[in-house]
Amino acid sequence: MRLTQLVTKTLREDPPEAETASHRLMLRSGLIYQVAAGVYAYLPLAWRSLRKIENIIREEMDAAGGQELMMPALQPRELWEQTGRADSMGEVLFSMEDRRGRPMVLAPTHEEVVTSIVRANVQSYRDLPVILYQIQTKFRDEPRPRAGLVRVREFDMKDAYSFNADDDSLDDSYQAMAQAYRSIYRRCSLPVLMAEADSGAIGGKDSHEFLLATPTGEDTVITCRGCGYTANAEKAEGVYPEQEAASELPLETVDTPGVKTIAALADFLGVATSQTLKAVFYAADEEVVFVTVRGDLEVNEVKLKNSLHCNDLRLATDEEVKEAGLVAGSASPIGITQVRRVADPSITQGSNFVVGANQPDTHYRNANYPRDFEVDILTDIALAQPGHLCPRCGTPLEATRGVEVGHIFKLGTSYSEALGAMYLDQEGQQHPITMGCYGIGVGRLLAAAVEQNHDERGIVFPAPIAPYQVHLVGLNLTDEAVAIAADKLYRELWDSGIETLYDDRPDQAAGVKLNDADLMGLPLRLVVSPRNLRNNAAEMKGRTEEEATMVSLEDVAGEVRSFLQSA
RNA sequence: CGGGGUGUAGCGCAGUGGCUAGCGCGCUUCGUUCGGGACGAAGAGGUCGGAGGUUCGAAUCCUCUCACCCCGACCA
Repeated sequence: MRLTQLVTKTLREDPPEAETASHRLMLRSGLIYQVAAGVYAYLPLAWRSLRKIENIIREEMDAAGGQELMMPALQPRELWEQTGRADSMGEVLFSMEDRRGRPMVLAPTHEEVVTSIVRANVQSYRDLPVILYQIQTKFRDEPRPRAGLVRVREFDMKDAYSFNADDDSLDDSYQAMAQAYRSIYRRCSLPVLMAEADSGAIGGKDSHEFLLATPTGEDTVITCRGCGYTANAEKAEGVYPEQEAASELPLETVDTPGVKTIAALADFLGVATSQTLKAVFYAADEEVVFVTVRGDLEVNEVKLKNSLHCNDLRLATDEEVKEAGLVAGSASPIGITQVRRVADPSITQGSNFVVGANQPDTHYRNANYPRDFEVDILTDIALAQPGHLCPRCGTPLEATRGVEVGHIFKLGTSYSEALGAMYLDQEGQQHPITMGCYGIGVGRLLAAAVEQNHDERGIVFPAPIAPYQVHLVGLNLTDEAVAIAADKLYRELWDSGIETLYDDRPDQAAGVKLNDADLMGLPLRLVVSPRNLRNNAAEMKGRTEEEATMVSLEDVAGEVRSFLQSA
């Protein structure tokens, strides 16, 4: 490709709206163009890179036994009503009517359709297992798109679905997919973490996310250096420091004028925060719920949501709290019966806690569970935090931010039951097919690769996903001899099967060209110039190398090939 | 949805009631340059996001509205 013919231009300045490296660099290097919030065009360079990523994914999916197919993005809303997701997905689901007034959706994912396909084509255990996948555009009307291709409303996703007779078979498919994912990330130079993840309201038992650690990530990952335990903070368990149990003292009232927060309370009374209990009020599907954790811990809202089996969970408003007869700032479960109470087992780790007295400016000392109060649900709802101990090996946990670049789920039979996808076993008994699903955001994978592989000068493309392998720079192309030599080299490289981007702009200064080459980040740079030509040579430099080496013009193709093979 | 911002040339920005709306980059033409973002000269390029209003006069003031960005909420 000749740069003079490439439509897209690089930007001299950083786009001010781009906060993350991948967003900034993808805009600056002319990879993407924004059309609307969370809607991007992939420009020619990005599209070449994305096609390479897709092909890597295809090779690994096929090797793991997947069959590629293509399902429609446009689907009847009725199908989504059968699984209940027309409601549960809410406004994320792009909805419209066709010309006859039939409700339609743009699919955010494809469980419904793929299950319908399998229902029509699989009747016997002999037909199982199968893994189907596609690479296709998804539509999700996200509340807040952000960070370039990291969170968008239209994106290409590889989604795979496994259909198995039983859980053992599902385990096999799940492991095969997990292994394929690891290979995909390795080939894209992405050192990912595989983390235990929450499977969501409809999910089955197991779920793992693949995350790239980066400070700009949207997720928090809890990791253990000791045993390798890795989990999304939404899911992670931690062992918090135990409080010594003491003999229970009598409950007594203490005046705490103006004290509203745990920190202020602990400070005011001169006790550790872990010696207090924290009250938090939520609205679970509009029902006010009283939540209690030990004062030094935070509520994990995902765990709480799962324990309540609700669709919607948010903090209760001040009005709702007041209406429920609760005293914000001085609340405790003692004497509370009008709302459901949920507590974390941490309230049993210790004794003689300071808690609210359910009257303004007043607390109790020496509250003990269950002597002084009961709860309706006692279950793990604490957020694991760095410093807590690993539940497996006891090593202090660490936290890191990450971008999710893949997610795999064991779905179980919820979709096959909702849509009637059944098979007959050897005894002629009918069973719902057990399912798993496996997703990779292709564009997000590219963004993650850029996020992971860049320096202060620009992108450092991993060779397997670089749009071109070689960036050929011609300096002083108004010098006819140089232009002839550079053009000749360009043709030779392509004739040797080496994908080459040729900066053939005749009127640009050397600095502009070299900076653009660094910004675009192709693995290998070749420079043809009057100076080099006097030695009948070109200059060769890897993107990450400091010094260039001189290569005789006759040897360039061979040298390039050996460089790329070792890259 | 809550909070904070921004919309003026392809890009980045200045311009708080008064002449023909500017600056830098980029773009076109000519010339000089030529190894890390050159120089000179001459040019092209604008319904100032949109609608309504106030005014002799609006990019500028008012009302409404749309879009986009950032933080949060949300988020298979």
